[in-house]
Amino acid sequence: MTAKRLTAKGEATRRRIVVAAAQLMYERGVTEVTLDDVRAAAGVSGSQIYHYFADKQALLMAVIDHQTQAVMDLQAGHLDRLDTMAGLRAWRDALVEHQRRLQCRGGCPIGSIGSDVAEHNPQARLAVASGYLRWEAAIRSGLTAMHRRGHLAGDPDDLALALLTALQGGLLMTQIHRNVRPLEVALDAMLEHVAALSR
Amino acid sequence: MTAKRLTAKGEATRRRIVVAAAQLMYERGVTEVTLDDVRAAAGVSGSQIYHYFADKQALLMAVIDHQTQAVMDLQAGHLDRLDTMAGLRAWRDALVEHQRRLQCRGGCPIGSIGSDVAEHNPQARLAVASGYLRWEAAIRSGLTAMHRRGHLAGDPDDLALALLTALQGGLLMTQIHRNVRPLEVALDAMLEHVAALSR
DNA sequence: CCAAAAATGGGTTGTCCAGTCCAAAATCGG
DNA sequence: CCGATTTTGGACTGGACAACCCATTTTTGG
Repeated sequence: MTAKRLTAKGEATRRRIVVAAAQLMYERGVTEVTLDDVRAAAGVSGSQIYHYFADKQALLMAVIDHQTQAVMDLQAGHLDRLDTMAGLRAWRDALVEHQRRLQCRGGCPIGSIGSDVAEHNPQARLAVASGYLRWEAAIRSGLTAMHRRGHLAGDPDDLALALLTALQGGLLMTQIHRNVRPLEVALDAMLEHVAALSR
Repeated sequence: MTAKRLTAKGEATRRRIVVAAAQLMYERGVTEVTLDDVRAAAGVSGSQIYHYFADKQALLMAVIDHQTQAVMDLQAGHLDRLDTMAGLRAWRDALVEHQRRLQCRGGCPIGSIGSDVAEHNPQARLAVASGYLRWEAAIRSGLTAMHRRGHLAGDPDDLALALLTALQGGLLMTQIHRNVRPLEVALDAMLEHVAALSR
């Protein structure tokens, strides 16, 4: 993929481009960002982007990877504690609080890209799907532990997917309505469902 | 809004343009559709679109209205029967079956537009939000009836929003993964939650 | 210290597309 | 049936943007 050898400086420049592109695409949506916007925001000049990326598609793929990692990093402290109701509720609170801080703008960094590209960019769609699978696996890991311990009836695989799905819906509705209530209500309903299955 | 007087023929042409635009935007995403694509698909020529719409934004607003109505029409048979668990389950089955028929393409006609425009088109975002409110009201109406009858504990307003939100997440995840399982699992979890609160 | 490789700057190009214009044809209202 | 209004056709424009190119500077490795 990256046949080119990169020096430390080159690596840093490449990274600045990806971070700037990710931020802009998150704020404005993939299609509303031009390579010139990215160029300006990253503080690089002219041909720099094409020196590090074959085309806009290659940059987009790097952005998806970067956002997936960013999402995992942001929740790292919570994702490995999803094996108790208390841990699940703390995660829920953190997600809601985060959206509140962002004034309900942007939605999910992965999902908003996914929705933008789903119907005309199969490669990007698959990258987004794979990002979701990582996220889902992290949630499943907590619920599976709960289940093994005998603290959870019901299929932890289904519950993990249902939780992530409700979260995605909550982020979308919250973004559209500019109000955290859909996210709160959807997560609370799903957590009550989990609680009803736990002992 | 539409100050212009339209003859029957003009009305028909206007409608062909909106329908064609809605279909294309659903298949490819709002930003991937050019006015020339719409022109060709609607079988109209040159200045026609600008004769009936001030600009692309005005056409988009008409498309959002049209899609909201189409979503409501498509579910009309189910939405007024959401006052029993059987009715809710029939609705769930119809939604899943519909996605299966579409091979999980396109997602939600309203939500996919919403996600595309949320961060850079406040007017369109508000129109989408208002479409969601209509949809939510229809669901709420069923659950409220159930509640009044004493067949449902828990807040019907919250449950309606949670259901619609889970549905939106399910449609998004199903679109990205090209698989109906997320939609099934999310709706089933939410319906089990409702069932647990009903008697 | 020196060649080779990598990084940078900025100009250029070809295409696509939203929006405009004007004139011709069809339709309507009286 | 006739003047007014609406509908249609198609050409044109101006700007934006992805992608390309080449010359210059900086960095690397031996």
